[in-house]
Amino acid sequence: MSAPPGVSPDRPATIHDVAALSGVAASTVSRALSTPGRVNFRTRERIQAAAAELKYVPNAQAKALSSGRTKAVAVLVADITNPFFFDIIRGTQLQLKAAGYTQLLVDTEESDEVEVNTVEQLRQTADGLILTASRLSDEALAKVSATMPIVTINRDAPGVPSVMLDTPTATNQALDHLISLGHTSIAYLSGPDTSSSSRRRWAGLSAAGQERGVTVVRLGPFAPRTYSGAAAADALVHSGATAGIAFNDLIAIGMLQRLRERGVHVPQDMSIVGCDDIFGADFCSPPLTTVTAPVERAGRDAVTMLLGQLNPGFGTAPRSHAILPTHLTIRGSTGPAPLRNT
Amino acid sequence: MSAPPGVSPDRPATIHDVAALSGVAASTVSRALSTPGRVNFRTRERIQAAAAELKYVPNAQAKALSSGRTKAVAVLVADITNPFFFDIIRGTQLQLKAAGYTQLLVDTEESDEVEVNTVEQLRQTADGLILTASRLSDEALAKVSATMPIVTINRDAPGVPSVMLDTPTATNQALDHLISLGHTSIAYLSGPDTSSSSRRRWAGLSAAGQERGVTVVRLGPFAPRTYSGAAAADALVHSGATAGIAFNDLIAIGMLQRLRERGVHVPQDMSIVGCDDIFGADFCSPPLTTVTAPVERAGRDAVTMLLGQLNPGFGTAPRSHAILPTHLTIRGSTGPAPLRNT
DNA sequence: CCAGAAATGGCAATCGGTTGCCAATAAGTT
DNA sequence: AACTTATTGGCAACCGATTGCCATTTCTGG
Repeated sequence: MSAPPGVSPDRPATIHDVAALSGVAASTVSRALSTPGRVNFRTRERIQAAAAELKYVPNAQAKALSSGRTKAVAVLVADITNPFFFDIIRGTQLQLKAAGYTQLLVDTEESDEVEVNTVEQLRQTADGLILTASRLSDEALAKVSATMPIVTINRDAPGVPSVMLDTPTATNQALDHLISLGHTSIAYLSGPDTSSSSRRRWAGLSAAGQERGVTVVRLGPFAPRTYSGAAAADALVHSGATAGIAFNDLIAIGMLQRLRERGVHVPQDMSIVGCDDIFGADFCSPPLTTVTAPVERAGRDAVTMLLGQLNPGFGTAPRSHAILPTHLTIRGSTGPAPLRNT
Repeated sequence: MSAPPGVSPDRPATIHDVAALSGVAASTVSRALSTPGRVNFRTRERIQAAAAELKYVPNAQAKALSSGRTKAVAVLVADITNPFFFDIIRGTQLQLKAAGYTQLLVDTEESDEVEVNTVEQLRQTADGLILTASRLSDEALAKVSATMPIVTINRDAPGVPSVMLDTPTATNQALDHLISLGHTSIAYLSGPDTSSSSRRRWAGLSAAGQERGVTVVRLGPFAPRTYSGAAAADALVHSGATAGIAFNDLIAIGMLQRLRERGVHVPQDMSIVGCDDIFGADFCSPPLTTVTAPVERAGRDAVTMLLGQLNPGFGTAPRSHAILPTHLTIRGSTGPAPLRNT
């Protein structure tokens, strides 16, 4: 071979350029590249050589337009500020990339309106959607699910494939842990009322508390941010409880800071349990006892399920529901209940 | 069992449906929606009503194909695992969404090969690129920049628009801070050799150290992860230095953990300075003295600059370089140099 | 009242692929 | 050698918009 004569001009090469260079029709090039069995071996080789020489890269838009599949998946997160979602995004990104899909990242700002608009927009831009902690109603979700393939994470709606982190079970373990440390008055620092996982968790705790004969009160709601921790900590102290289970680690970490400011020692005076085991939970002070959830895994599994919907019969039979186990990780923020005089 | 996915009674409305319903040609609908001045007021109203009734959403792919603009910007990060990049992503997401752009998130896995491939792929999929901490050579970057609009963050190459976080200045402040605390033997725990910001920082520290007559040694390189902190801490102790400036907060936090394990007290026995002021730097133990950089702002500014390139004459004159100031935030991980006997 | 400019809307080509359908060629049968 | 059956490759019709160019219609001024 000599120096390539058909070096790339300033315009990216199209399928027609490749066709011209290899002396076949555009349709043949298309088939050679996407349905290899359909084209003669030698022809295909020639085409591939031509494509390589021209540095041909198929135009994703054109492909999407004619095939109806965009090879893109949108991931909607409620709040990109929240480290919890980082882990999910990490998981989805990994798995999507491995499958050759593009990830569209969207922050819905915890607003169901933004969420619904975005879904509308994305209907034709993405092949599927992953909704994390969706604020949508069951009906709205079902409707979306009928329109296009979706998988939810931490949001269970009838008829909608979902990946759930089984935090209630571990939260109840946390309750038992606290009880075994002698606590009898425990508070749940709840998340937003719109959060279904917060509701589920409270339902579990409340029932378990009654069963075990300890007082469990619900405080809040608190925004799932570090800064809410101050209010949460104050409410907790005021409630008279000796231990608090927070909706998530952000609140818990915020509480830790506030309690220290107020001179309340953790865990001597007060025990704190978080949830999610986010980045930082292990090196805050004291290290946080928390519910460890396989968050990244949830992202990966959601992608796998979605891809299963998208390419039926590809791999294993597509599961439509997954419940990922969680466990309690005991660190330094929980300890024996303080002795009460009186 | 569930119904087969993707089966919806009515397909999304196209521009032709709207045209038919409002009794005009498709081209008129297109104009009414994107070039309002071009169409008569009454006609336009009729069209808009029809579009609303049919819930018409323009197909982004088709739009991209014919107009050549995708309204999407890709953000390449070296490692989605790193909290530093989350702040950038947050910034870009915010700003892109405000401008009606879609964000494509891509993890290049710290590999220049993946980076270059991705860029190739994205050339037609995105209108522009934001490269964070690119591993590419100056030439490669320049070539990419000639092909399509890009903005780099923390990577300065001739002829390529960039947003720089001015960490060297603050790192030198950190050095002064340590010197004023009595430290005379200081180490820089360097990041990957391929990181230009690590190189720049070391150049600055090394020069400043000489100028001020203190010993500054370079240790490493260390991977920019928490787990590298152990090796970094050990190296630091072994070096005999009494203070370390780490390439980033992840390493610094990892060092804090390791030093505690080894019974080295921070800041009594050893002072540690981080860089970036990521999530967690304020609540680790002890809280980390670090270089605070407006990372999210960098993401926003990069988008603004990119958008300026994309839509010339839209807003202000497009700057092509920005240097964002940083400052030293002193917390608990730095203190007076330990007294040396002999 | 009419020429000429401005406003308005439609036709059709185009973007870069995919795919159903058909023709031509190659291979296999009897 | 004639006939059937695979293979293989091309034609052309989409996919859903945008946009240059042209034909009307409406408005304006002389």
